[in-house]
Amino acid sequence: MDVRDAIRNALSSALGRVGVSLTKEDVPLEHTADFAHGDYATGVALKYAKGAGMSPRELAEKVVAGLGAIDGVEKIEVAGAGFINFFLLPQALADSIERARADNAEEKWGANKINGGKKIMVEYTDPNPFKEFHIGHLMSNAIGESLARLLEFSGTNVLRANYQGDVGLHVAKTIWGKLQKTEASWGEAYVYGSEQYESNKEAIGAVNKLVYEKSDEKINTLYKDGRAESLEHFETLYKTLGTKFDHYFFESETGPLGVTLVRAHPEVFDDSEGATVFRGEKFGLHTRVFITSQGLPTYEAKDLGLAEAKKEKAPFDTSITVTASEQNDYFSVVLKALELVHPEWQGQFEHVSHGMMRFAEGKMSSRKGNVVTGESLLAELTEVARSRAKESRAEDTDTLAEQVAVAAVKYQVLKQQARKDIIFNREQALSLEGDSGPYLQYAHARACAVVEKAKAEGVEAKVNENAEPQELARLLHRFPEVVERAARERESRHVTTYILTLAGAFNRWYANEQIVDGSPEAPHKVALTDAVRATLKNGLWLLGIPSPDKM
RNA sequence: CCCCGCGUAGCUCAAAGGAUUAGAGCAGUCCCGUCCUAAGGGAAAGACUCCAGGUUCGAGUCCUGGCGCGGGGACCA
Repeated sequence: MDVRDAIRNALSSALGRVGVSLTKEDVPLEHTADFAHGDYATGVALKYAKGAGMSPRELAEKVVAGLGAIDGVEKIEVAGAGFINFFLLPQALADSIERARADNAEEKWGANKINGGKKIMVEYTDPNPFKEFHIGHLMSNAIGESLARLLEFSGTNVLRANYQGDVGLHVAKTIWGKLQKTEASWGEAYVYGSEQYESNKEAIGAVNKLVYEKSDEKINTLYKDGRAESLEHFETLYKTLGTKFDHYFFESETGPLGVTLVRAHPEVFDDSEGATVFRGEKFGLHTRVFITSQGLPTYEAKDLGLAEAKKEKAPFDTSITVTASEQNDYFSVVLKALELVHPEWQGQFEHVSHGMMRFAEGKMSSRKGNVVTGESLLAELTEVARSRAKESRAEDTDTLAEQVAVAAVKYQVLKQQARKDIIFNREQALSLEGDSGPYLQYAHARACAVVEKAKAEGVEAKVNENAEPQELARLLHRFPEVVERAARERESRHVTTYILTLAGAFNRWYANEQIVDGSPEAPHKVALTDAVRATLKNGLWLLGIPSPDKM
């Protein structure tokens, strides 16, 4: 049992003895904001003082008196208005340092078992062939990949899935555009087709139908080429971003499945003006079209088909779809319809949404052509990073520049609450300093360098069990708990915020302290540095950010 | 008109209902020219946490009502 559980246990029983009944899980115990207040603190005494008929401090004293000795805890004090603070023993902190340093593939430092043994499919990124991979997809990828890793760190078998819209109106617009302007790139063809859509609805609608029916040779060829080119291109981006998908799904396959499914459930769907719709109002939602009056599946029907395709391809306990929040209401409707046609899968499909990438001036839209594409941003960042990388110790400066660029982008996305929109700020996106991904990478590389130097000078890392508790060690101890919380809440930012704090503490310490200094404390300091290195490494991994050893 | 989300330094974000000073970074001012990596460290400055009520021992955080911004609301995704 770890220290935190031991404290919770002790508190629960001590509280019981003074008439406050709280289960171990319900005992509020938090990390202190200030180490002067110890490592853990609880405000239970303040909360239950009134009911217990005594002052908060009085109750706190009574609780403390009933706590007895707790494994790993050195000191317990009542402070302030009635807070109970817990200070960890140097040995408990030393233990965390050892565990961090012992990090290995079987026993990852910071991992937990809260989702032990589950199989979860995570669907994210979802770019559309024929359209640009824009920064919204970059955002979805960063969030989805990190979620996948967080789940893996909590004992889950994760299946990464990517669902791509290779049929639909956007494809028709692009192909129509390409037919008009053969010289245009696919992106340009899409913009042109979109611009001209209002005045050429019928012609583009006809192309749409032809794409679905695969009956026109010329369109088929164009379609095949454009699709293949897009997909191939996306793969290079996934590689750069550090994502490897296990399963790919396409709307061209889910469409027919969806149509069949909708047609098979007339009790769920209604006919309306020639289209097949789902009356969401019955469930406090809104009506949506599943099959158009032309007989084509909309995204709604395709998503039902996708559920079946997923089930078909790989059994799982839960399937999570990651998208931007603009699809929230849409998903409520689709998931309700899915529940009605496949009641046996109830609760197995979840929608996790994140905010949208926005410009200060407003929404970006590929239809308007004012998108920042994922690759142009990455390319721009890589350029900025390249000049710096040239002065670095890295052998391969091109790779380093790319790794730094990925870190910069992902960090910006993952440092904030997922549900909030991101205001895209070019200057900040291109910044490699301060509160940024490269800052974390740099701290990691620095720690690696120190450990290397110690090795070269024959200084062996050794934890001093009795070392005075210091900020770094106390922070390290929190890592597994932070990861657990992040996994539980599905919020990567907890990890981001934490490793930023850790990196900051390390950099400050580094600036003021010669680590490999030949003193008797050197072995302990090297061990501490090595533990920081391992923690930053795993923390960055959880964010999907590469952690080069040299910069 | 209805539904959902968000309003915290000039800007981008933190803050588990908790502890005199609501934390970072960027931008602007100033200091440290390297000793294990300066993509670093430090100093000063910058906030009636959108407004008005309420709940609570305690509210940036919860509730109610406004205001502002974003998203969604039948054949786009």
